[in-house]
Amino acid sequence: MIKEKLVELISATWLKLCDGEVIDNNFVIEEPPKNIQADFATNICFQGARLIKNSPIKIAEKFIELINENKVDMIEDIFIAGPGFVNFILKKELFIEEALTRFNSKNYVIKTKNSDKILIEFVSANPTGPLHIGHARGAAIGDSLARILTRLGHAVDKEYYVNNAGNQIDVLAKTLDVRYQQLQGKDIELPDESYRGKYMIEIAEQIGIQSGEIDFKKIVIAKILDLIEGDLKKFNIDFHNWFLETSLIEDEQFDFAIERLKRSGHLKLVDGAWWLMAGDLGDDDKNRVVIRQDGRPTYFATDIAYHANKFKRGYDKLINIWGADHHGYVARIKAAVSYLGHEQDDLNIVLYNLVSLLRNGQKIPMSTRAGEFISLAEVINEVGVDATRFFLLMRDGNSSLDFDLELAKAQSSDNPVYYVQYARARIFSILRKASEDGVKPSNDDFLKTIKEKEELNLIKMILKYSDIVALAAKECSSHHISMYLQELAAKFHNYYAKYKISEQPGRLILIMMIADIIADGLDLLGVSAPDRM
RNA sequence: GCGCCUGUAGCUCAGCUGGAUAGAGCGUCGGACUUCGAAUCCGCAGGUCGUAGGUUCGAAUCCUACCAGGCGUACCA
Repeated sequence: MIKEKLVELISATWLKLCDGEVIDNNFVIEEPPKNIQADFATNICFQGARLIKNSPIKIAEKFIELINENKVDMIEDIFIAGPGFVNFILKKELFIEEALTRFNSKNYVIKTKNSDKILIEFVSANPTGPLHIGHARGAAIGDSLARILTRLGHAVDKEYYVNNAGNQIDVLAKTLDVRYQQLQGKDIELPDESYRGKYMIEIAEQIGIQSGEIDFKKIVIAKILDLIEGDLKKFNIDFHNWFLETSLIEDEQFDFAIERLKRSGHLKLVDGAWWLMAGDLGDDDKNRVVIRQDGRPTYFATDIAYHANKFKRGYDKLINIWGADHHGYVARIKAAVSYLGHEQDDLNIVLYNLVSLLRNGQKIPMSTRAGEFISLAEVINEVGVDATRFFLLMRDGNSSLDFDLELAKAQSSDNPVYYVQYARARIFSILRKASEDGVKPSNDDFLKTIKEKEELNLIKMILKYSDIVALAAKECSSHHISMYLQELAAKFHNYYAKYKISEQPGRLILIMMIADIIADGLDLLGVSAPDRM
């Protein structure tokens, strides 16, 4: 709100200065560097120097003159610094009042204007075994993004796409078949192509003695999905919908999408197979097979149908969270979506790089097929949900991540997640103490007595939270939030060390705001916020 | 070969659509608890932002080439 007013003021002043030469909001308002004492700075005079031929400094001088003439009441001081930045110091009451408004309404995040219905699809691991740490990164990113978008006012559904058709599932069913027969005492070996993890034996044990035909495929998918769903629940994640690949065929969604593509002229029969001609149009590196010569659809074909179906269900925007090893797939699915008549930008594919699980710096080899891996459930047991989630969300998804179990455990006492949680627990402790001493929080005192530099910095930080959440949504990356929370916690700890809080009713309001925001931010990451630790 | 991602302090990483003296955490070293929780705080040290050019008032950020690592380039899923 404060920033918006400032934008208006700057735009209006610019119009006067250059006599109507529109600058088209092509300037920024930002925080000045630490050595400069000001609330905001703008680079408008640099941008303006391009339009009207004059030096930035000269323009800045005139700019300030104009503002001073009009006696704008929100401004305490205004000055030039560096090669032509205009710096603003605003009346501190503006910040204090704004913070109190948000505190009283418990609305620390300004909602976005559009309320798009969004479908976010993530994890979608093939149901061939338990989840591991790599899936967990996608899970944490997707779930957190869903929470963020919801907070901003969107209607968000979370979906898991289940690949319950295809080769892998046949191999899986065969593995279960053999394991079952082995349990019955038969002396047969697993085929080379098998899933060797011990969870397959456990599933076989659960079948028990049955007469007649056993549908191993049906059993194995159901059991493994149970396993996956259970692991995700432990990880604090649930889905609105589990979408079965096979339902596309059953519900004729598949035929619908393929027909539509054929009609669009982008699907052509060449050498007995149907190809998506995206390569010829420059939308992809090459054309891709959708229906094989033998008439069987490729994975790509069902995926096209799946995306067509998502839009058909009424979602305005689709978000997919994919491992970066699938990046080569992005162009073709986007091409397909556009040939189906949708905007490419309505499908947003967020990629995250893969996670290496380490122990004492040694890489742990992972292979679902060979049954050698540490499952997500084991990681959670060892490290804890909060630390695991925070760790996975601490950095930008673009870079690969080393997750060292020993490090995560060894660090547990000064792990960033506990640092943030502790700040909030500490606040509750102060509030308890104040309550015992009969000191009550007071809005009035907050308005009147808050004046220290550290307090004003904290208040600005509180107001900034809304921007951070919006940024995280825009860039589809929660790491901005975890970074912000660490900084907020640090500022609070520093403030605590310097000032006595519990005896001042105004300060109690300030720390309650901080506690609110820490709880809100941690919730967006899917991390708990205990009152005591 | 072509395409995508990554390269910033000893280590792990931030750095928003180009901005003013590039920042945290961990680690090293040195300080602070008879006080609202020391799971904390304060301080010192640590950098040719992979390399070389280019664009401009201004580049870690944009462009080009190169170097290094990862991933992808199936009628697999």
